[in-house]
Amino acid sequence: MSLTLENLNQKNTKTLKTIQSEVESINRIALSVDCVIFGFDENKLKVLLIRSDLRKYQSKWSLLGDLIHINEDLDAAAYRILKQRTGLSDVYLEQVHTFGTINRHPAGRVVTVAYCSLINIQHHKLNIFDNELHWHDINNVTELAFDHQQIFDTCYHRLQKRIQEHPLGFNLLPKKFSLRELQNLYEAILGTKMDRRNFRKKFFAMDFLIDLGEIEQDVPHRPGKLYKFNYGKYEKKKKKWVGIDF
Amino acid sequence: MSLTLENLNQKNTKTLKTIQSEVESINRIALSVDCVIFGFDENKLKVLLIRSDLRKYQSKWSLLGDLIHINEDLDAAAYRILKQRTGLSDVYLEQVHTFGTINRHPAGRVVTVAYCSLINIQHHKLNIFDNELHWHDINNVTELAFDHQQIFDTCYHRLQKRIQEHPLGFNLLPKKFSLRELQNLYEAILGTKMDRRNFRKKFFAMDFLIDLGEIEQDVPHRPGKLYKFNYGKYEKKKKKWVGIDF
DNA sequence: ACTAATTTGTGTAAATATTACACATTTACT
DNA sequence: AGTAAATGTGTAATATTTACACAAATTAGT
Repeated sequence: MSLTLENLNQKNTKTLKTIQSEVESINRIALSVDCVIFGFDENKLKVLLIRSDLRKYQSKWSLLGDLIHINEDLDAAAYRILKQRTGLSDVYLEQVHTFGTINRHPAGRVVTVAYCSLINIQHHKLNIFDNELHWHDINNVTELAFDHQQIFDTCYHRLQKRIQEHPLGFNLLPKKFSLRELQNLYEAILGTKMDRRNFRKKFFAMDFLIDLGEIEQDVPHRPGKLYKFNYGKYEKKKKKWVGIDF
Repeated sequence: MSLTLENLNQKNTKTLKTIQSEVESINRIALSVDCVIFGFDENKLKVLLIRSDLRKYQSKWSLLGDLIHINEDLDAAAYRILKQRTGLSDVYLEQVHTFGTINRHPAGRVVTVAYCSLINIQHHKLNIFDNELHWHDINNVTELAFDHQQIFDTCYHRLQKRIQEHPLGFNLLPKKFSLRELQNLYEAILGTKMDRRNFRKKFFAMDFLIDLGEIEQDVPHRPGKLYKFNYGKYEKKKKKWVGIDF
C-alpha cells in the first residue's frame, strides 16, 4: 500500500474525551488468558489440558483458559484462571504471546493472551478435575480445540529456547536429583539425545550444582549421586553477555 | 493461597450461550497496539515517537498507538496503526508483549499489545508528521507517557537479544555497507565496544557477507569495502541448534 | 556366592572458537 | 610531500566443544 489521501488528511490528535468514549463503547473486545502448564513425569514432558468449556467442542482437548475481568490485571487474571481450573497457586506464569485473529473463537471476538509455566508434577498436586483436567504427554498433543494447537506450539518453542538459557529445568525435578534425571529432562524437552559425559562436564563446569553426598534409592542398578541447584550462586554469576551467533 | 471451597464447588463447564453472553457484554475491554519502531542513522539507534494524543499528556513523548477495531486482526491493527501514524508500509512488525495492568491508561481500562520493528531510516521516509512525529536518539528516551517507558524498555531488550541471534541488523543499513557500518550498528544497539579484528573475523567466518567489489565513496579517509548480506545462504545454513548456556 | 544386566563415573586428544593485541596500507586533506 | 584517519590483516594463548571407551557399583536371578 502507498500513501493515501485518507492518511494525509487525518489529524491524529484526539481529546481525552474522544478516547474515553472510544474506550467505553465501540472498540471493546473480550480478552481471555490461556495457560500452557508444562510438567515432567516418568521422563516425559507433559501438559495440562481440559475438555473445552464449549460442549460442542468437547471431543477436543483445550488449554486452561477463561475471560479476564474488566477490573483485573492481566497477570492476575492468569493466576486466577490457573487456580480456578486446577487449584494450583505458587506457580510462576510467564506471558508468551497474544493471539488475536478475528475468527479464532466461535463465541465471538476473543483475543487471548497465552501464559506458560513449568511445574514439578509431584510438588503440585491438582485439586480440581473439572473438564477431565489431566496431564497429557506432549507427543500426543494434537488437534486441540480452536487455535490452541498454535498456542501450544508457540509456548513449547518458547520453552525449548528458555530452558537452554535459564535454569528453569530444576523446577521440574525433585529437590534432590541425579544427573541422569537432569539429562532425561533436557532430552525430553529438547527432543534430542546428548552425550552423557559432555552433558556432565557442561554442568560441572557451570559449577551451580551442589553435591548432596547422597545417592539414589530404590534403583535397580548402580545409584547415582544426588544434587541440588545453587540458585544463590547462579543469581550472582549468571551471564550478562552473549555474542553474535546466527 | 490454598484450596478453597469455592474452587472445589465451582463447576467450570459453561455452555456456548453463557460464553457468548460473557463475550458480548460484561467482560469487554479496550485493546490497543503500541508500536516501537527502531531505526539507525548517524551511528545512533533511534526510535519513532509522537506527542500523546491526549493533550493533557502532550508534554511527554509517547509510542505510536491506537485502539484496535473489533473486526480487525491484531496484527492487521498494528500495520494499520503504523501506516496511519507514519505512512509507513512494507515494514515487518513483530509482537513483543502485552501490557495489561488496570490503571495503565488514564482514559479507562486499556490493554495494549506492543509491536516492534527495525527499519532503515533512509529507505523508509516518513509521510505523516502529526503529533510531532520524529526520530529520537534512544539514549534520550526518558519519561515517556503512561507506561510507555516500560514498553520501550521491554522492546529494546528484546531487540538486543534478537539482533545477536538473527540477522536483523542488515535491515538498518544501506543495501551496500562496510564492515565499520555494521560494527557501528551492533555497538549502538548493544551499547558496547567490540574488537574490530575479532568482529570481522566473526562475520567472515559466518560466510554470509558478499563482497561487492566496491568501496565506500566520499569518506575522508581510506574507504572500506562494501558488502551485502547473503539471505539465501543464511536461510539454508542457519543454526538449528544451540547448547545449554546460562 | 556367583553371574549377568544395568547404569554410574571418569579422561583425553583433536578440533574449533575466542580473546588480546600491533603494524603496514590506503585515501583525503592541506 | 607530509599528516591524519580509518582500513585490512595474523598469530599465539586460551577456552570450549566434540567424539569416544572402560572400570566400578549395584540389583536381580540363579
